[in-house]
Order: sequence, then structure tokens, then C-alpha cells
Amino acid sequence: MPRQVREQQIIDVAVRVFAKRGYHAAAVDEIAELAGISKPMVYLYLDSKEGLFLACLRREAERLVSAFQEAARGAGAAPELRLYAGLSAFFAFVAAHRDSWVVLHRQASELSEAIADAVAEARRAVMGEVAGLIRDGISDSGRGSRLGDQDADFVAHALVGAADSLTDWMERNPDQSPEGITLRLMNMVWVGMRDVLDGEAWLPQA
Amino acid sequence: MPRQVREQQIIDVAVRVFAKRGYHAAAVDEIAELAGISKPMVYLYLDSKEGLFLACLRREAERLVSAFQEAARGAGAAPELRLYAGLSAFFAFVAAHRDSWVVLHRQASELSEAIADAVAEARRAVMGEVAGLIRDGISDSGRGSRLGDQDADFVAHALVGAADSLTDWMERNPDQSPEGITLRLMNMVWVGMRDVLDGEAWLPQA
DNA sequence: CCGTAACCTTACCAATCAGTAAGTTTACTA
DNA sequence: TAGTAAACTTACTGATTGGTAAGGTTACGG
Repeated sequence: MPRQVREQQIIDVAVRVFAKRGYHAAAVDEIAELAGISKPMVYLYLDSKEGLFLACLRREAERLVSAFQEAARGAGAAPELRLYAGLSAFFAFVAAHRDSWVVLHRQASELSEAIADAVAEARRAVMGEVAGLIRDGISDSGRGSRLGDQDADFVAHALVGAADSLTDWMERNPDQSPEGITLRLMNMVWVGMRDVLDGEAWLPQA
Repeated sequence: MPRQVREQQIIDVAVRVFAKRGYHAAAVDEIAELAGISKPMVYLYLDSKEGLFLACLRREAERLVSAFQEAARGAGAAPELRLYAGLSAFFAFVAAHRDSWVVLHRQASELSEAIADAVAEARRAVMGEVAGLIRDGISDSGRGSRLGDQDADFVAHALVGAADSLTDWMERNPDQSPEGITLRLMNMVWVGMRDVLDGEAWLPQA
């Protein structure tokens, strides 16, 4: 069995096991056994447990970010449509690859610097993409004079965080399609942003 | 030194250490030493490492949820003002107790069922509170005929997730006050929701 | 058929901690 | 002042598990 194939097999299994057990509770022995090989092979190909996890993280992060970017790029020129397409792809990805999402989302907290960096980097990539679309959307609408990069960044953080959290809602509402979820989210955020740009303000007064 | 006092001291230290190192990397020995006692004392009072973590979790979750609820309750009757007050209190809490937030937010992923449940419970409490305010806001406005509990829940998830994520933005923009952040968020979400209720829809068409 | 390199295994080591047994001191009460 | 319970310590064990040393087997080019 050639190395490249084995590596992918190992990573396939590892994503499942890490998602199920969590990083620490996952034993390399178990991953090796489920992959149909012995432990030293894992170390030969992936160096260490951390290296293995990092490989999982990188592969799945790359897939997720690519899914978002390709959907957004294939959706024409209008920022709002690209954002819609990207978010749709995101929810579809999470629905289809739950283990990948669990590994990316929940299991990467308390680990080494290298791992934290990898996760942060992936999130930064998405965040940058989204913030760019927000910026474009603002300037396209010709209403953006009052809003700067900091504001676009704020909206991007809110939006990405909302999407994160809505994956839980999606799990609890299996009848709802990824597109439906995206539509609701866009309605909430985009309409609000547009109207705020038009000067419709909310202030804490009765 | 009486037990109750010692317990709180231990938990104080443990929150710091868990926040800094993460659950697994945190050694009970270190927590004991920083608390100025020996390890068996920790086990005598808190039963196990997991019990210790659970105690941290419960205390900090209770504090956070209380901060939200008390702020919301002290803000009169209007749902939007209560929501505003609650969110403000949340951001202020995170700004003031960063370690607590790190423990609640990042360190509770891959642990035992009991711990996962405790975290889920705290989040559920906040989510329920927020969803209730959303529902009230919708029905108060008299526009809510088309929207049900599922929609309020959706908005609550989006809002709570956005708030989660904006704690990162807050860290990167230390010049922004919790109130300012809350104001931006309310403008984004509340205006959007209000206008969507008024029939202003966004649809994926150029 | 020989060498060598890729693929793969068994069997072990070593270190880290969670958790505990046994005993000591302090402080309060009868 | 004897008794006892709470507060506290030192010094250990036991188990898990990341990681490795040493060696075996297959495949293939010369």
C-alpha cells in the first residue's frame, strides 16, 4: 500500500476518532487499529500525535475554506450573492461532514501553539473572505462613507459567529435545509446592515 | 483555614490555571501549590480533577448567567432594552473576567459527559433567556403573526453565536467599550429583524 | 539472484499524573 | 486535660499511553 494512500486512510480514521473521543482521549493505538495498521506506521508517516492531528486539521480546514471560496467565486459579481453562496456552502459542508466540523470547531482549544495557530489561521481566512464581501457590499451600495474596515470586521465576526452557532440549531432542526438557514441568516444580517447604512438607527431609549 | 474559604481559594486558582494551560495540561499539583496547600486537600474537598473543573465551571457559569439576568431584569419592561442590558452585561463580564470566559468558552469541549452537560446547560439557560426576549420583542411589535418559536430560537442562536465571536473582536479592539459593541450588535440584529418582520425580504436574485 | 528501499510488525520503555494510604498537627469541646 | 474531629502533609502506586528500537517481509531494478 503506497504511502500517500495510507496517509489519507489514517487521516480519515483519525478525523472520526478525534471527533468522537476528543484529542486527548483518542489513543493512537485505536486509530492505528481502525486504519488496519500498527502504531509505528502512524509515527513514521505523521511524526507524532500532534502531527497527526495537525494533518487532520489542515486537510479539513482546507476543504472547508475551499468549499466556501469556490461557491462564492462561482456566484457572479454581486457581493451579497457571493456571501449567500459561501454561507450556503458552509452549512452544506457542516451537514455533510459533521466529524470534520467537530474537529475544527470543538477539539482544537487547549492544544499546542502550532495547533491553535492552524485553527486561528483557518478562521482568519474565512473571516477575511467574509469581511471582504461585507466591505464590497457596503461600497457597492454607495452608502458606505460612514463605515470603515473596523465595521466590516465587526460584521464579519458577528456573522461568522452566528454561523458557527447556527450549526447547533441546524442539528436540532434537521428539517431545515442549509439554503433555508442561509436565507434566514442573510435576511437578518444583510437587511439590518443595509438599513443601518440607510440611517435607520437603534438606540437604547424607550 | 475553614473549608469554605479554602474551597473558594482553590477554585480561584484553578480557574486561572485551567484558563492558562487547558484542562489536560493543568496539573492538580500546580493548582494545589499555587493555592498554598498540598494535593490531597484538593481531592478531599473537590473529589477529583473533574470535580474541581466542574466546580469552576458551575461557579463561573452561575456568575455569568446571573450577570446577564440581573442586568436584563433591572432594565424595565421593554424586551429590546432588556436584551440590550443583558448583552452589555455579558460583554462587560467577559472583559472583566477573561479567565472565566476562557474556561467556559474554550476549555469545555472534549471532556466527560457531566462537564459537557454543565456547559450545554449554561448555554441553554442563556439561549432560553435570549429567545424569550426575542419572542417578546416580536409579539410586542404586533408584527409576529408569521413568526413562531422556531424563528425566535433561530435568532437567539445567531445572536448568542455572534456575541461569542465578538469577544474575539473585542480583544483585538480594546478601544471599544462593551456598550459600544452591544450597540453595534443590536443595530445589526434588531433593525434587521424588525424590518424583516415588516416584510422587507432579501432574496438571492440579482 | 542479489541488494536495497519501502512497507510493516512485535515488544518494549519512560514519563507523566490522577489518585491514595498513613500519619501529623491544630483547635475546639466536654 | 483527654478526646476528637477538622485541616493538612509526605511519600507513594498504578495505569495509561506517547513514543521507539530492532527486526521481518515484500517488491523491484540491475
